[in-house]
Amino acid sequence: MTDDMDKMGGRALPSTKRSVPIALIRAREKVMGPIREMLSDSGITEQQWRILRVLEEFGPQDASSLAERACLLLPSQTRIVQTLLEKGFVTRQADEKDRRKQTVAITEAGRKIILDKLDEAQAIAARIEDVIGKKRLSELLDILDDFQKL
Amino acid sequence: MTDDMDKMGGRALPSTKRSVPIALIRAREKVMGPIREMLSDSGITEQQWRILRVLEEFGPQDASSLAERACLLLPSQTRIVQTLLEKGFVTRQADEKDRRKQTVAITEAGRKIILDKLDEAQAIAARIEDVIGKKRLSELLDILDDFQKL
DNA sequence: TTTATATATTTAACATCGCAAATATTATCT
DNA sequence: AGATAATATTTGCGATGTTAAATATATAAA
Repeated sequence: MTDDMDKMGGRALPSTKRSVPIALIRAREKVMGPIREMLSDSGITEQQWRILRVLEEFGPQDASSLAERACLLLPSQTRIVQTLLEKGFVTRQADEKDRRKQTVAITEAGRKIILDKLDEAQAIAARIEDVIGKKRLSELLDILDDFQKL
Repeated sequence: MTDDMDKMGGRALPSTKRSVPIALIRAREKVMGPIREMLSDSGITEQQWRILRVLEEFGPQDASSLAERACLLLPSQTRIVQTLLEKGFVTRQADEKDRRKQTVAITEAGRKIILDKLDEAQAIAARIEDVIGKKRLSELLDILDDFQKL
């Protein structure tokens, strides 16, 4: 019996070395390193990049859909979209039918950012696939999806 | 060929639906929900909880070791330790041999926080294991570890 | 020993996170 | 129609993330 178990009366939490939240953060930190490096000379942040990617992939959409797809909280996204507006990479306008909704769209300048980084981004994705393995990477994404059931 | 491939000249990034960084964030968000809920009545944040857990598990240690284990950047940790000091949950003192180093330790009050939440924290961990499955959870942690090779 | 270099931590500045409250608009009920 | 509830987004605030610069101490070189 370890000292920890004594202190905890025979019960103990999983070691922080096998903690799911910490493992997720640590992995993300490693994945984001090269991506941040890629973006550093564009003056674009990781979150701004995600918004541009989602807008390019799914087209113009309201703020809630965008936040869900880019995995951002609405308050954060509001501010990020504001800076993207100032940079001229997106547009924003009220929906005609429901004026509560704001439709966000990518601009040509925004598309250019993605195009400029396309090769580099693909190289990063390829490297991840090399290191982790195609099959294991697919397993990983499947398991991570299951967390939505929580 | 999709529209995206046309725009990108036949090359395309992986869909954001299968993006590793986004999948990691999304999973983490789900995992942290119950943990934040657990901590909300203690006035303790997720990061403060991680620091207390690491100090309890590995004992007193210098700031760099603590940051590595709790998966925090040093500037963030400095501030978090300061608030934990004010709350009386940790102590901090310069190392005798190398006065550049700061040794951080958990206090009895800090241990009490962990003890108070122990049952609840174990229940959350158990629920994750139930939903994901013991074997798959172990696989997940193994794959996530591999990201350190990046 | 003095200077230069390396290491450990903190501070500063700005962006984002996460929660709660405020605002604006639409839908529903009476 | 008018009041009420529901929905979509924004704002405010305190805490954290991220990078660069500053500070303090230790080590190495001249």
